[in-house]
Amino acid sequence: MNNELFSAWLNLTKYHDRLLKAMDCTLQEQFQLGIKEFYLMYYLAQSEQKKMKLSDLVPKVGLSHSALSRLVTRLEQYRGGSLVERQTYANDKRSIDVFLMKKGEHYIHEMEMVINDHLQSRLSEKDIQNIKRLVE
Amino acid sequence: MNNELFSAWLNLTKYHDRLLKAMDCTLQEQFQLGIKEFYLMYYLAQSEQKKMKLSDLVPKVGLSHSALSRLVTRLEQYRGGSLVERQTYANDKRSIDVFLMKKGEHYIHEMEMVINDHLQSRLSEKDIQNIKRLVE
DNA sequence: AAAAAATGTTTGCGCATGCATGTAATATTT
DNA sequence: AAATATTACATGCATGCGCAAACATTTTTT
Repeated sequence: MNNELFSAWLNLTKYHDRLLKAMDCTLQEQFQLGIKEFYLMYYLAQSEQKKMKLSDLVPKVGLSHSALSRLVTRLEQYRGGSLVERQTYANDKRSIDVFLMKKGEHYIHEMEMVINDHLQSRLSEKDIQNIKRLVE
Repeated sequence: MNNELFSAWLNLTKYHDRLLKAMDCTLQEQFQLGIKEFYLMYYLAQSEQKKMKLSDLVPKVGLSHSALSRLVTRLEQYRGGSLVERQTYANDKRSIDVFLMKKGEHYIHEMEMVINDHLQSRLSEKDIQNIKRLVE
């Protein structure tokens, strides 16, 4: 077995997991929301009209249809008030639009700042360069 | 928000997830075992006596004590025969050693080859260099 | 126009996880 | 030596996940 290659993979996994868990923890503590919740809202915030069809979110967020459906439900029922809203999509009543509500917009901006700080403080300039190179 | 930094992070996550899911899928198909199962057995195979204390495996595999305990149970009850065995640790009867059985050793060798091929075929030389740089 | 196939979402189910707790064994204090 | 605290693992429980099936709404076929 080519141990070099496998070791490199193992290290990448550990590196990524460590960063991810720390970030998830931070978000959980400060907002009672996880990374997946963040991703969903992030893509909505990026979108033109602050809404996207559920099925378009699937490949973005990286969850199954069912998981995403329930994720939306959780965000609708967020303790402090809905962050997101289901809207029926007029052109095709099978679809739904997931709409980012005002409260959600506010949250996502705060979360972005927290995440940015989090990354800034944990990644060296060298790391950042390497990450960029890796995925370009 | 520093979008460059965040984008780099997002891409790293997607890159890693894609590789990880594909690998998990391969192992699931060929061995009806997942990545975590592989990691556990891999560390046992690396160890001097093909056994490690449960608590020493926790930081290696990256799961909680409880999850690891159940993972061992699953490997003990593997359909085709136990891959792993619980052994009481004489010096401290609270501890257990997780021991890699012959069948498990056989499996782990095959899995290593599959994973190595998997990585070889999916990572370019450039990727490999970058990964190594990232985690050194 | 009715029947069949396809599409988008939700729901039922089983599984793996982490947290909190339980239990047994060992270490420390008094 | 008895009482207390700590350690190592197992277990009950709630949660989030993916798969498969159900459901509702188009679209295509006949």
